[in-house]
Amino acid sequence: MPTFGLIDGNSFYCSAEQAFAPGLRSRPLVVLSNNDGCAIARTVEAKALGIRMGEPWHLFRRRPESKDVEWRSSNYALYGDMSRRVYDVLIERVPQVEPYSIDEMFLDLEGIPDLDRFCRDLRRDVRQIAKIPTCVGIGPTKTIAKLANRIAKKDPALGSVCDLRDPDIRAHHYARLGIAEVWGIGGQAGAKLTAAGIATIADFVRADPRVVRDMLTVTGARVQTELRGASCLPLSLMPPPRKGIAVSRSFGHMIDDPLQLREAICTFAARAAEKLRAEGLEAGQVAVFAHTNPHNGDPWYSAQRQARIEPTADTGLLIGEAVRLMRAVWRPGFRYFKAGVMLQDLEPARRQAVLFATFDREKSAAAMKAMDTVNARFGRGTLRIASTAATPGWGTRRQNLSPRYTTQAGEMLIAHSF
DNA sequence: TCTGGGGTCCTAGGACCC
DNA sequence: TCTGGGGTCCTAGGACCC
Repeated sequence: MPTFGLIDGNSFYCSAEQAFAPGLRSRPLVVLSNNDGCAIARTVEAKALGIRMGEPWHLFRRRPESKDVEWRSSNYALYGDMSRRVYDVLIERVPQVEPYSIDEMFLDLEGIPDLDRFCRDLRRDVRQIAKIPTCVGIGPTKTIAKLANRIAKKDPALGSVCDLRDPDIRAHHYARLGIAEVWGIGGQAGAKLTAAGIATIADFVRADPRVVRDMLTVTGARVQTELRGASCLPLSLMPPPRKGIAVSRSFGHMIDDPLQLREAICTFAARAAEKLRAEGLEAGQVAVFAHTNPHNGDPWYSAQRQARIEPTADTGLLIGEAVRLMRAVWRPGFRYFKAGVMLQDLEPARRQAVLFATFDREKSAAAMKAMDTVNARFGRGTLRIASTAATPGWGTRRQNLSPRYTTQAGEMLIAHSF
């Protein structure tokens, strides 16, 4: 019988910050989203102060208890590197590991004797070597392992490991847990099920599969099958090929000047092109969108335009197309709040010349390689296209950014703490 | 003053084509 | 009198996930 594990970092972004800053340990600490907008990770101490996930930080800061709370701007370079360290520890000890998100990895635990002991040792090693505290859930399907992980996190008596392989233990938890606890059942599906009298996981598992399919389509039906103990989501060791690359931002202030929007779009397109080349891909479609602020009472306007192009990873060509699309998106008289560039129809970059190519592929590839090499060596933005912004006026706020401890030599201050 | 970003999958209507 | 149906593309939006 297949046996899955799900290991995830506790308050992962916070733990990553704490790994290098002992002064932050055992403190209420939050990590904020881009633009220092809202809380996206909280330590248990911060949760105890009532800080919710997604809490708008500008509101919480006005409250007196905020004085005791430490906060950091998000530092994705650091978190990505910490994630890799966790993976390195796991892959040495577990036959197969599937990174699911930056802080979660599914494990193939089939056939391992004394699984409880094994998982506790695994946690200890990840903690010691990668400096990240974790919880582990175990089950015969991914969905059950995910649920077990959630139980492990909530019940301190379990010591951070929860095993739901035993059907009787499962039934006990299914009867007491609400349907909203399940991976894949969100707010809408949860409300629909509750309205139909399906409140607990036990109710859901008992329900007629045809009724579930009608209510929640195939995705909901799959969740039910998995909760019944039949695995239909295999471990995938190769990440599926990417469908798209998106770069978008909300602006530090509203934009009503087409030249500013143009500069933002150019900057997004350039960054998307960098990501594209870093993965050895070319894009056959470009899309641009912009919209007004849904929060401030401004009139709502949102538009997206897309176009096919001859597949390329050339920054200049992608910027050119993005600007053309931006002109179609732009309507005067609105104050734009957020915009973005998306690259789609991705395919592996081709080496050889293309018949009827509309641009010199070799020349383009050489120029891009030169630009990427310089930027890798001297920092992003050292070489850039003139239409992009070096320090944009519309830029993101990151007022409390930790040093890039692990990835930037000049900022590697306390590597000895490892 | 101030509310993230990056993904996947699904649905649906209209335009257009044969 | 009876007035198709299947396909793709585009655009928009919903739902869910981390």
